[in-house]
Amino acid sequence: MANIQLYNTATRRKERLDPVVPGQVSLYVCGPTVYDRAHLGNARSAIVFDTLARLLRETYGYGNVTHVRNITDVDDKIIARAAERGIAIDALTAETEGWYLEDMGAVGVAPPDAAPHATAFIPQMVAMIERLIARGHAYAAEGHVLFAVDSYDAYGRLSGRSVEDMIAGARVEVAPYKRNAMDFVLWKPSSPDQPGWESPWGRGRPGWHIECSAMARALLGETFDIHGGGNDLMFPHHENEIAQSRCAHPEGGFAKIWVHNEMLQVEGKKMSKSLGNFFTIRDLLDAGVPGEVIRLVMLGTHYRKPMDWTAAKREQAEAALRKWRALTAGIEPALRAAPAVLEALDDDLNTPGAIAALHGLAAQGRADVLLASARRLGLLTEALGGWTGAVEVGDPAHDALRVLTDRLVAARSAATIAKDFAEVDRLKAAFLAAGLEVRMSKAGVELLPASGFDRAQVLALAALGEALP
RNA sequence: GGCGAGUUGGCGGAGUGGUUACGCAGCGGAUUGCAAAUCCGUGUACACCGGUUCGAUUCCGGUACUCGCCUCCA
Repeated sequence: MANIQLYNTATRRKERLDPVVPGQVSLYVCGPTVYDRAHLGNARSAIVFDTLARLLRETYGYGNVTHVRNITDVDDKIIARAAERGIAIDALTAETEGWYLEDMGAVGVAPPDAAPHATAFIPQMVAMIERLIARGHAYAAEGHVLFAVDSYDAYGRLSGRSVEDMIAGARVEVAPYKRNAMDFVLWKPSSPDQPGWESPWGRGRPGWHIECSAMARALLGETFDIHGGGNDLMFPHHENEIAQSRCAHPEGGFAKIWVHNEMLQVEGKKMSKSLGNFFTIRDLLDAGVPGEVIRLVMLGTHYRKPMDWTAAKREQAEAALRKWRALTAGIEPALRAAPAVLEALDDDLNTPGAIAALHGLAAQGRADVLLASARRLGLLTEALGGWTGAVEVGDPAHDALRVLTDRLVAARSAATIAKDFAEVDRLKAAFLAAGLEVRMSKAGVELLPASGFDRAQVLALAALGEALP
């Protein structure tokens, strides 16, 4: 019997997941606005919700989970960036989305079941806006359509703010056509050089918030189970989604459980370009940090706590993965993951607890269960293999490693008899230079590719054969 | 100014009203041509001040500090 507990931001309590449609789970997560490379904070959020989606799929069955992650491909930042680069908007969004999928794949984030593009749902947005106007929750003014926050009593409930407080603390100038300073845009006019669609209010484009409301309804219905996102989206984005969706379709409840991940920090501060601690996923991958390491670091802190990205954590994750990879090399995964891991995940996605259980399995040498359990977290998967200790059979580097290992074994046996280890040390130094970690024990000799190992150099060394240094 | 989160041993990080989290590092030992790796052993921490309680790190209140949101942002 499934018993997944999740902390619901809307009620500030841990709640048992009790699907609207028994046996079927719907999950909507706010995806990227495609105008630039995804940064490390995006990675945290994506990894958290990917882990949740994996848990849901394993629990309810692959065909019984619908995970939607939208692509926002119409937005003022996109317009600005395209102009800046002098390229077409389509070209920018297509390129950026490609990068996004590439980076997500690198950190083990599986594709969602649906990745709707905002531009493909304009009619649904227009229909929802018309409905809001008809019901007295929105009004047109100067080519804009605005949502009237005064028309919805519960506005501010999710984020725990009152409209009065928000107005008092507002630091932005209020557009003159707004009835209430907190009213937000549902539709705005586009100039001829901006992307736009015909609408009852003239040629224009949707506001950001209405996109998610319309797409969630189109794909998941008026009531669905889980809505996820970073906690910086709680206000105004999610607050506005709730207002739009509930006012347009009061009979529906919109999302039942709201899951928000905390922010990622770097050196104790939120990442920002001005502080110089801003990294994209690609920056790290290019610097030789495997995606799997990024994933383990992210899962090492509970999603509702702020987490700091540090070099020390990266190194620890690398060491743990290297150990687990070595232990599980060539092992078939067990049929079931360890109960301790599953229980931790069921308890509000307690990934640090699950990882502790993984360490326990490793210590007990239960490699097959370790493998099965780690894969529940998206770790030690085959797709991510090959970065360390896991050179696939059939890979030329695999044969090269065999040749080099044999050479080292031979040299050592000779050295042991002759009591002259100079040759062994020379080989070790050469292998190290090629990015190979050398492990020698009574049991044997092992060569493992270290992270960022130089495949070409290893092949070259092996090719030299007897002519090794 | 308003709203919210956090503060656990050297570091990271779970959890619990009374009993060992776990990992890394450190220390001691085994092993070792050297080293690495590996193995064994080892550490009674929960910001501060009150309250509730037989008993609080765990519940309640307050203080301090840190961080985030209130503007695009995962």
